[in-house]
Amino acid sequence: MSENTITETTNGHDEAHTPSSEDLHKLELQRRTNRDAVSDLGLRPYGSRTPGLMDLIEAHNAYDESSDKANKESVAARKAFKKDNPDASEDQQPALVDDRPIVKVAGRVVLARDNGKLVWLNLRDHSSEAFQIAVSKRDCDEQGFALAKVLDMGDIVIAEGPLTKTNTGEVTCWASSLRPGSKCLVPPPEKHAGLQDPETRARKRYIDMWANPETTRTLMLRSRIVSAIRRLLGERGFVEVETPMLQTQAGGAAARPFLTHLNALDIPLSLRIAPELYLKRLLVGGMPRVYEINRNFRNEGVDKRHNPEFTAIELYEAFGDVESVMDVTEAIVREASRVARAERGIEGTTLSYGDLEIDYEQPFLRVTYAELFEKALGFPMSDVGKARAEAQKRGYKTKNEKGVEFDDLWVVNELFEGFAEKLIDPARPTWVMKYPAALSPLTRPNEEDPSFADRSDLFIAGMEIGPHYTELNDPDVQEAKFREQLSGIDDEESTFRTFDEDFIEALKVGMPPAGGMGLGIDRLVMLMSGKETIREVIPFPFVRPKQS
RNA sequence: AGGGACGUAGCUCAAUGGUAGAGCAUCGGCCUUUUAAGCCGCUGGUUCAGGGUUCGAGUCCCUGCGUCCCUACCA
Repeated sequence: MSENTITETTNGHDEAHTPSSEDLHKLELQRRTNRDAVSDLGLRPYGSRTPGLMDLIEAHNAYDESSDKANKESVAARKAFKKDNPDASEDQQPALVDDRPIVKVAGRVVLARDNGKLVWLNLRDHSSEAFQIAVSKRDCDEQGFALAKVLDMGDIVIAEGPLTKTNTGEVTCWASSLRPGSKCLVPPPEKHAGLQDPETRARKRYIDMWANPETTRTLMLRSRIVSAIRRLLGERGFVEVETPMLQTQAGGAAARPFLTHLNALDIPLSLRIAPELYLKRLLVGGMPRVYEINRNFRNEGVDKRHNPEFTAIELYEAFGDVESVMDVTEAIVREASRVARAERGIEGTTLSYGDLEIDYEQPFLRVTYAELFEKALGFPMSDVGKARAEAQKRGYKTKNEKGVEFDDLWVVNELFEGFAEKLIDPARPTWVMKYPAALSPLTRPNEEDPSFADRSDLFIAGMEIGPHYTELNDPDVQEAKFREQLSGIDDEESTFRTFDEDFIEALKVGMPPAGGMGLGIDRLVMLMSGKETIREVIPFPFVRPKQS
């Protein structure tokens, strides 16, 4: 008896814990009946520890042509002998040859074809969409065959047996035993169309994952990409750190934070919107190259490219600059694309995204903010009067409700985002370099022209993937920029924008010159997996809670 | 926040304002090389909720709830 066999005559279910039948859908009731049938066979419907399992793909690859042939020939020879010598005894027959590899596998039943005394099952696991098991009355043990007759789609089973090829050439585990892995009491989605409803897909990801194998593949690709990034950064001497998620002041970005409260000290706290100011403190302390891959929380809009919590990598390199961290990012994106191509079995050097074919092996294009602006608008961005007129002509606001004129560069940037960004070829990863200094409060101004900052943003497929900076490490300049930012903001904004004095204090201690960057992991995985919504690449994206 | 589309069986989807349907799944029967197995038979619905118009509403109107898309917002 295997460890999956029970000897006591209980079905293992306390009647008191069984929901009243009136509450349940008839399809679930039927499945509960089928679960009882499993118990009645003396088997545990919910399985138990099972050593020695192979992934389905491993089992498939373990097939051995010559041993299968030898076995089939010996079976045929015995059959022929028996036909010619009907009265011969067992031991006079030709020997049965069977060196076929035996595999032990587990998976969820996604298709089943019951031919009477032969039941075909297709199992699915993380490695394979469908691996065939044959459960025959002749060759499988009695309990296993009986189990095959009472299975429901979606059940998890464990099969063991030799590998053979069917008449149509499909590698199949010809089960000698079949045992329950787990019962699925919930009616599964349609077996071909899968689960389509986007709401259910997000809410019940555990169903989506097995009904739509692509979902699992995407989430596994995400994991492999993140691992590859860690490996690459480790090789380059970067150390991974963790900095506070709960912050007394949510700094390092301009976004509304989520607010919470620390009871022990009776003080308000924010969930972080970025780790930047803490990572820089680590540079002050003497860590040479640091990064963090972790969650940020922003209390802003939710749409196909924004989730309230999202994963970003932030990275800082002491004695580097914007160029050195751009190199790191190009290496990361290129490596991620290689992982994605390998994982998805894609030949060549491109990955598709919508209609685009994006080549990540070529060096990324480089343009400056000013060049792109002039190309799009037809006049240099230094001509702020013209910019203001142009903005008004194109219907942009140039002053606030109280009639106060917006800053020149704010107007320039509106035009840039409205027109210049559209000139970037979405199929070519592109660096936009040298942003206006006024837009980048944490960036060091360019040495030759301080009206520009040494900041570059990476654009791919029309998405802003992440900013890169030569970090500002002069505490006085930093303090002045903070104060400048805080002036001229309205009351609502001032409730969540605060002045981080300790950060200035840290800079006073002395931060080495440094390059820094931030990169959205979710958006990177969207590009690498070809998914056009952020929900596809997050295991459990935010969904509105169900009303009871 | 504004605009648009949608909500029908467990799932995927149909149904000029005129008897709510199909496929798959389920349930019963047959079948030892099937693979979207096949064959025979059965079952399955408060058409998101609540109002209204009408002889008659899944369909038209209103309100609410929910989802998706576009726009806006969002270093």
